[in-house]
Amino acid sequence: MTDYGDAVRLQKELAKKIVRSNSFNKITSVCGADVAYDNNIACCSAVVMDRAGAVIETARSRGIATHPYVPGLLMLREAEPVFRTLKMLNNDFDLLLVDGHGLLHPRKCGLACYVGVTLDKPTIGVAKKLLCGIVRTDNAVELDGQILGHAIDIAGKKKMYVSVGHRISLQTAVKIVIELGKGGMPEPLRLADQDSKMQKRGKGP
DNA sequence: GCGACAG
DNA sequence: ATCTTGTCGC
Repeated sequence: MTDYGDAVRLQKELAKKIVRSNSFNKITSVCGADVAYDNNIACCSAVVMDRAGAVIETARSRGIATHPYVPGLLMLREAEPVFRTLKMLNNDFDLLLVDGHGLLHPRKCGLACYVGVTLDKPTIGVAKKLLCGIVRTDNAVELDGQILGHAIDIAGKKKMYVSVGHRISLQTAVKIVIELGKGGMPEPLRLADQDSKMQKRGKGP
């Protein structure tokens, strides 16, 4: 799975395996993962929190970025750093939040789907920008005749886009993201984003 | 052909 | 994502 064609083929196959309905018992802990870059060194952080908003654990890892960023193939660049970091956690989690799209993707297989189906964990994709699809007046995001995402207004004139990664319904995903983000990005992701950028700087003056 | 394009 | 200071506004 090294070239563009193979990756695109893999995405089309994985798209068929994505479970778009709730497939879990309880969600007690939520993990957010994000990656920052120090030139071509991927600095990833994962933060596990409980439903009350307390941080349970934070894990970090660094590694050379193996793939460049190509629209539609973010999974090739960020999935490995995320897997590597999640393995370092001592605590398990019930839901994973990923910085990037899930089903709201040209081939219905964004980073959140790839990570979610690979780990077989309930996963939600949360992106800050739209990659594809049209935002309707009711904030539902339509793509190829289906509602595959939902826009949520956040501080300022900005929005965040939620879509299914795996084993959760779009409706539930939206509800949880709003619940976890006090008016902005959900806390686990906000902290993971902050921490990843922190470990990137932790090597300068 | 032209423009758009998660992080 | 990342490069980057001051500045306008609540």
